[in-house]
Amino acid sequence: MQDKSNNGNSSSALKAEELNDRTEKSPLGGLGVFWFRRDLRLTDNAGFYHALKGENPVLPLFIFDKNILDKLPKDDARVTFIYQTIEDLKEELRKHGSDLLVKYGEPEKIWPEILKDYEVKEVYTNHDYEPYARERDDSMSEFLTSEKIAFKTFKDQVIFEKGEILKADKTPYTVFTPFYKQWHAKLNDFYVKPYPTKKYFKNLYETKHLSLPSLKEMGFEKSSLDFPKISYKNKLDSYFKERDYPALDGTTHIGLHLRFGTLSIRKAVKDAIDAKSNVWLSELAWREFYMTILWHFPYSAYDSFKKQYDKIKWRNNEEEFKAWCTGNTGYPIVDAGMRQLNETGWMHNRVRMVVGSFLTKHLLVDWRWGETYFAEKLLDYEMASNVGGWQWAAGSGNDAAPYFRVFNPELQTKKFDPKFEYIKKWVPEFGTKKYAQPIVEHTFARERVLKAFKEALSNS
DNA sequence: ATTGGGTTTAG
DNA sequence: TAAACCCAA
Repeated sequence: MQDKSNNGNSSSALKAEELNDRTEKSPLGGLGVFWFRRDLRLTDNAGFYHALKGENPVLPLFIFDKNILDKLPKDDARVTFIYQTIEDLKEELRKHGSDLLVKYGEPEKIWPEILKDYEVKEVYTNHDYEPYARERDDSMSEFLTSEKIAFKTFKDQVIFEKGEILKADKTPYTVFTPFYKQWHAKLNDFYVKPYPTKKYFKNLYETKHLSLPSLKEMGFEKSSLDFPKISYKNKLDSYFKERDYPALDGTTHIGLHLRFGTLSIRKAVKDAIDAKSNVWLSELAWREFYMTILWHFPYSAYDSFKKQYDKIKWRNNEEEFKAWCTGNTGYPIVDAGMRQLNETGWMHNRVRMVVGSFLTKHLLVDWRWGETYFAEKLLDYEMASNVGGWQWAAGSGNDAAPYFRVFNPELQTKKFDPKFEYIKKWVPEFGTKKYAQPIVEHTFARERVLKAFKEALSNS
């Protein structure tokens, strides 16, 4: 993967590069490595800050993880986003006489290689709460410890994590409101203060021009989707009154940046406080609530949080599911949402709830199918929030919508898109003869789902 | 030697 | 925010 493109023309060039790597390694006393994962920024980064303050010069590292990438479609836009961000990081680090070491492969195979090439004394990284990441980091910790290398990890992507917000009996909250009450009470300036990394950039490991595998070499093509910019400041004042109307651009679009760490959560929360944007602040807390839930109940990524809900006899009709995916259900608000998702990699949150309710309740399709589809399509896909949102819609989650609450797409439209502006934008044939007939009649579907849920949940 | 302030740290 | 630290008068 090291510049295989050089292969034909000169083996000596390759050797020179290898040699160069060798001579660069083992400076006095070894290195600290900071491993970037979903925290792709140099400023206000907890683990990076601690690495820079450590005893050893710091070599920054990113691994394009084959365990993850191999499951993604070749045109996955998020890979392009990550790639571009990595290029930016490299450029910035090079300005400071350092560089980003970029590897492609399975971390469990890459790490032994790194230890051969560099004299690594300690490894720093930030916590990651998803099941795969936990497994990866547990075995990494074991491996590094056996190599006598310290593995130091830090909270970075949330204000409060794991066991920091607990009920009096030390068990985690499963209901948002009391969770938020404590989360908010505990919040102060200290917790949103940025980690001042810049002061310590002089402790970066001096190196130059480490290679970067191309997107193509990793089997991906560059996506042409637009990525949202970080520009939410002007939204905060009106967020509370505009955020529910999908025709307006009233939301902040920072999900992608929080997902990959191109925006620090401390910065976002600080801005929410300063702008007195309480509704937005509580949305940011929802993110942490779901991350905490996923940490304490990792099974909920795959099974219903309330286990009885896995007894539901889903219809799981493939054709209907396909109609939902492509935005051809004949329910305009649903179709508009799905088409927005398919075309842009983003869907307004109000509409996410509507399409989620429609799939699980009107069509009686397993929430996991919807969750998987969102996981594939959403640029801002975040496992904790996505699973949380889907289980909320299905009624199977902690603190979920009661199962007998079935969103009425027509009423949702009346309330949130009364002039059909959003619908017309994404479903141009709306109101013409060309538009699909409803895939199922609302009242019929409602009674059908109530019956199915009741059956599954009564005898438990 | 003690005090007061400004700065850095913690996470 | 609260405590530790550092320096100057």
